Amino acid sequence: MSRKQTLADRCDCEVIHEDIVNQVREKMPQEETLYELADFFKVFGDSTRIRILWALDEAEMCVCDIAALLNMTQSAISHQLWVLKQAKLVRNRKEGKVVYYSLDDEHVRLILDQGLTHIKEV
Amino acid sequence: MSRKQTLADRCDCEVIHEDIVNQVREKMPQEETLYELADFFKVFGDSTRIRILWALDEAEMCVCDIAALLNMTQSAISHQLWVLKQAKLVRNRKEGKVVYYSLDDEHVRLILDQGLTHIKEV
DNA sequence: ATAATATGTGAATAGTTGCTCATGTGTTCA
DNA sequence: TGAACACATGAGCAACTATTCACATATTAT
Repeated sequence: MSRKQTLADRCDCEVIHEDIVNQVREKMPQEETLYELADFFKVFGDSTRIRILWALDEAEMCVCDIAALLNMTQSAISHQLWVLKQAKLVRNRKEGKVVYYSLDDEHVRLILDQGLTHIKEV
Repeated sequence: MSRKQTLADRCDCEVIHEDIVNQVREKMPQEETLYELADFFKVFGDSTRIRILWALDEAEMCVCDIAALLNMTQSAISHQLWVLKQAKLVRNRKEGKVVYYSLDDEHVRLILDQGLTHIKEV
């Protein structure tokens, strides 16, 4: 019975550095925040959405244009634009039948660039 | 027959701004790069991995400690650490039976912080 | 050598997700 | 009014993924 009872029973090995674990636990952001953070990055974790973001960083475009540019169906693009809008990464304006999308966040480019920096270094 | 033949046939609507589409297409990075970028961000798109990265930013830790900290099995953590290592985000060193993990990239914190900035603004 | 411990790993599974297909909504134009 | 067009959206499916489970490997201690 050497198991530390203060820690959950789901780990099947001992806690080696309890002091460090407790110290780090105090500094961790709250669970909710970390989940939101993961959800935010999940949006960048798809090549279609990455391409859309990259394209919109170059110019405002309508759904048809994006579909043609990326060689995909309008429906697929529309679904992804919905995801991007939920994440507050793009905004849209309607002009007659046509809906124009553009970036809605100034650090989208910064985030993409930092990702690029990483994969280029490796 | 007004459809532009220069563009793929998978889009079920017309191209409205052909000049802009062509212009943006020229500026887009190559496909390969965009896929790598998506794969890179995919790693951040999971709350377990986000929590591991956050923890390792505070202190170097062994697998057991991380499992205890996050209240998960050692096996689950080990699998995720493998993913993080593939992405060159963590490195490890062995000391006897114990394997210590730490961050292997100085912009991990930057990327996390920018994600945080975004979700806080919204 | 044997037991105990820390970690790695393959297979299986449950949950998630991106796309397609069909259809609906809203707008323009004849 | 109705046809044509741009876009949105729900259901369904195939592909992917995170976790669990069982077990393998490696190191230490007795």
